[in-house]
Amino acid sequence: MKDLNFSVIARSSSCNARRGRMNTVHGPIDTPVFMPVGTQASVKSVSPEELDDVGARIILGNTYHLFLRPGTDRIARLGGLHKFMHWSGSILTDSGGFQVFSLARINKIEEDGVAFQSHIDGSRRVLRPETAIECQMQLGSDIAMCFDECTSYPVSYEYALDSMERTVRWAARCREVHTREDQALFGIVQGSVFPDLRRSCLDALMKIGFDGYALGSLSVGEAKEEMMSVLEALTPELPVSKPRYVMGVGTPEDLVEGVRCGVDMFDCVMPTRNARNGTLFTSNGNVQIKNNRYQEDEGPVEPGCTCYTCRRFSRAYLRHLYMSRELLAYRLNTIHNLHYYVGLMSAMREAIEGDTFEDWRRDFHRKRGTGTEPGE
RNA sequence: GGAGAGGUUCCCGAGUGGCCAAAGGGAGCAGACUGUAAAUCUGUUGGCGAAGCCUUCGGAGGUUCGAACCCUCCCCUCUCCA
Repeated sequence: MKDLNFSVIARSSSCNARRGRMNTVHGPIDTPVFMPVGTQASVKSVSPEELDDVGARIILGNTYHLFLRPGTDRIARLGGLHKFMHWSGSILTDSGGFQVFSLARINKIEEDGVAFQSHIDGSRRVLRPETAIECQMQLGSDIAMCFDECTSYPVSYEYALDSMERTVRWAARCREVHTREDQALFGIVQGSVFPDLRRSCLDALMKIGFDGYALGSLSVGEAKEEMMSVLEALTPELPVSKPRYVMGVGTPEDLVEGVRCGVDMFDCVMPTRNARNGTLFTSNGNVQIKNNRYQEDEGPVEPGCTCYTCRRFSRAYLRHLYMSRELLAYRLNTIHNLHYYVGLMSAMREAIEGDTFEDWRRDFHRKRGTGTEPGE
């Protein structure tokens, strides 16, 4: 395992927000950080250069998807994931645990591992904790994740307990077989919305010892308040000296509240998927670019935004591209959304450093708040 | 001029006596999307506040308890033959 030498550079005096830095083989990462999702060795619709331009320094890859196609062994023979996709920044790979949740209809969970039916060709595949780690070592990501079960919501206490304990046993097996010295390994805290389960899971994972700790199974259908209460209850318990990662979260508001609780890392498909589905994020609220009110709107998506898209194109043009299903729409929208997300994190880092986070946060919510016309 | 086919709700197009405010598709309008089986999915698209009522299937008459659907005349489009 690789120690990321995570250090906290600054803290907010009024909340748990913290600004830190870690060192991966592919460069330093300033936290809090947002990691765009690049499931199949690609952040959908944008090039590595464009990713770099929007300021992304670390992205996600997915073990399950790359295991099925083109095969992690093949990627290893081709020089690893970074070289394969021509991305020189850092990569965190998810273990496939999320697919246990998202492809639940075609898999079967057992103690040894999860039997999947490939969503591509229906063939039967097994992902065991050992397999997931082996695959991630083949991919050569900077940060690997333990193989876990992302539980659905709602879930009974009994099932959550059972699943959480299995996830802990899997984590120990992952830790056992993980041998890459240049790759960090994170544990994943499960336990659904039950505070005692979350806590005992975290305790067990800390006994095993990881380079960072993630919170899983959030934003899977539970109420916002439930997610926040898990965050608020658990973040103070997480080791201060290790990165804290909330998996799969979230909306801009979620990121800000997560940072307030002391979370360092986030990933989410929202900026990329929603871009392709016509929702653009701005500090003044979301813009549904397909709405007919933008038909002849010559302004940029977000006034003052410095992204490639906003510097060049009008809402009217972007609406036209989207309505016409032109491929450029997906790319330009994704560039803007990623620029917004990455910029949001950068603004938060700055606010924490200047110890103005609480004021900044109030301002953020006021501007994003419903009732305000986007961009006006 | 002759023969034939046809005119349906924004568009295409089904429907040929009651279960039709009218299938399906397109286009439009709106919404959803949180470790990506997603360039996807959902809702909606005559009027009125609901049960229900009103207007609507080229136009005008007619038959019938009842017509988008049957009959008559008219208008228009397309194809073929002169």
